[in-house]
Amino acid sequence: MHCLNACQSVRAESHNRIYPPGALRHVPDIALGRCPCNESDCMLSEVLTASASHRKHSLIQEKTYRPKEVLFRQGMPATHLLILRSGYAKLSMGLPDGQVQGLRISLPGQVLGIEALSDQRYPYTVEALTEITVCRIGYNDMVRLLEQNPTVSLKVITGLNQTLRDTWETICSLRTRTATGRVADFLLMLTPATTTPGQKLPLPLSRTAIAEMLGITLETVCRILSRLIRDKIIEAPPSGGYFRVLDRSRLAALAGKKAAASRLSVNG
Amino acid sequence: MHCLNACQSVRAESHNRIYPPGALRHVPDIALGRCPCNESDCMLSEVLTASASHRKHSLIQEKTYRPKEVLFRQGMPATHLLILRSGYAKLSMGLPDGQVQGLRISLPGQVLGIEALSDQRYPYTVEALTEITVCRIGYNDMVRLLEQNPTVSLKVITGLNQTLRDTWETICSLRTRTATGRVADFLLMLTPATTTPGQKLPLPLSRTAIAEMLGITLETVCRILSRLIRDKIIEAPPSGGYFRVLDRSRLAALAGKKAAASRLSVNG
DNA sequence: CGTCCCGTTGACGGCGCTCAAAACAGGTGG
DNA sequence: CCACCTGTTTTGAGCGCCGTCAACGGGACG
Repeated sequence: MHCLNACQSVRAESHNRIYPPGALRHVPDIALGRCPCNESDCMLSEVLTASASHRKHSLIQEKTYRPKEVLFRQGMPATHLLILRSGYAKLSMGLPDGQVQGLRISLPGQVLGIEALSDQRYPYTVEALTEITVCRIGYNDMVRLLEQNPTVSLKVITGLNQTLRDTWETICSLRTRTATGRVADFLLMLTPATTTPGQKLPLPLSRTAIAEMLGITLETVCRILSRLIRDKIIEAPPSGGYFRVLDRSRLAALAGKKAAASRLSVNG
Repeated sequence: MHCLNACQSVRAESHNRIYPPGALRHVPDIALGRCPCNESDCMLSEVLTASASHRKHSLIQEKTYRPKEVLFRQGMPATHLLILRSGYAKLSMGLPDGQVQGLRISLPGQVLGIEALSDQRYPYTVEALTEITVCRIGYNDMVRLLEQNPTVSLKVITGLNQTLRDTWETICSLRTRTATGRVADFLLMLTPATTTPGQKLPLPLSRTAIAEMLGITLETVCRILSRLIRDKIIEAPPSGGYFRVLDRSRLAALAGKKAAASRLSVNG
């Protein structure tokens, strides 16, 4: 039910430019026991290089998804662990009362589904926002690798720690930022440092989806975006699927501005 | 600067009763290569049983802290990893602008400092709320154990996953609950299921500390507690260091009541 | 052309933050 | 014992942000 009809234009445009350097050089051929992504920071690549001698065929497959496609759904038995290689994905949780809570936008290089190692069920739903490519490894294979290869475990632990830190940052953001600050911060997150002013950037989320991610209402998102546009800080046509940052410094100022000094700082 | 002078009375009272069963049977003697806690769910215990043959002396020490003592401080180089055996500890982060954000109250059985495995610095500050006992293992020893013993790695990963899930729940709570709901939920978290109505429960936090934990202001905490007391739902004298739940069902109703249906549920 | 969905804008109200003041407890020195 | 000071807690008044309700415009589609 999400409005992601903007994705065509996103793909037709230059959405590749916004990915971190290196994230997009995906190697199409799947070597024996090698992760196809061939990235130095890819933990699977490292794992399988080490244990390839035991294997006849690669444990890892590359797979692509189209926009709006669901990689896996919350509550489903965990079958695979994924690493996002290119594109955007949206992580969300459904609450018992039917509400949907966005967790975060996943960027290339991040691991999806590792949290299912504990109870063998995915704790959240992952949905493709753009066209995306992932590396996939079977859940059971991954457990075996973890048991056999402590180096991977350390990498996984490091990755989880990073996720945890990001999540704490989200919490701090929720507590200290106003709705305007959250929107500004969200737009900046989608704006890589190497962006020229006014450059067209993909925004493959509907207003409703943005609202879910930021924990505010649809109307508030609209009002804030309208004000940002009126103030010539950004440009973002409705359902255009993209946006431009016209005045990055003012946007950053809004994102940095905390809400409600909250008087807790007195005992710092 | 925290007001934790209430802790004397807490210790003098019966604060032991609120701990989960089993958490308090700490074995005072430190066997060679055994975790003194001797708990079946203690990952260190299991680790060292497995690798004890290599060791001449125990890697694990028991240590106690007094209320208000700091176990470690955010930004400090990571030297030890701790497991809380008894008592309450408060995890908090300092923000760049001087504000303090409470992360969570740590209960017995939880691991403290595992997140430092990545960048070798503690990402948060841990402060004892009550008198507490912990199991301690050196950071370098822990890394070595992780490298040698995949079973521990899996346990650590499982633990991190649990922490992550709890953190997500915190996020959902922040987005969906009103201030009253947060306070009610907080009090229920400190109320074990095996509690008789009106039983005295330790509340080793000042109003300011509660406000930090819940991301609301001191005054709001006061107003909400006053109303709960006026409505005969709880009892909580100022700086008494304890509270009583008089009407658990009404408290649970307040905690469960979500704020602002937020209209996002329409697309669930 | 009607329907549906998304996006936009306005009006209104409530929750909670801010500012302010006062009650209360604990400690210290006279 | 009392005065005094410091820090915590409580309560009140005001108001700004944001959620709610409502109406409207526009594009997609049958």
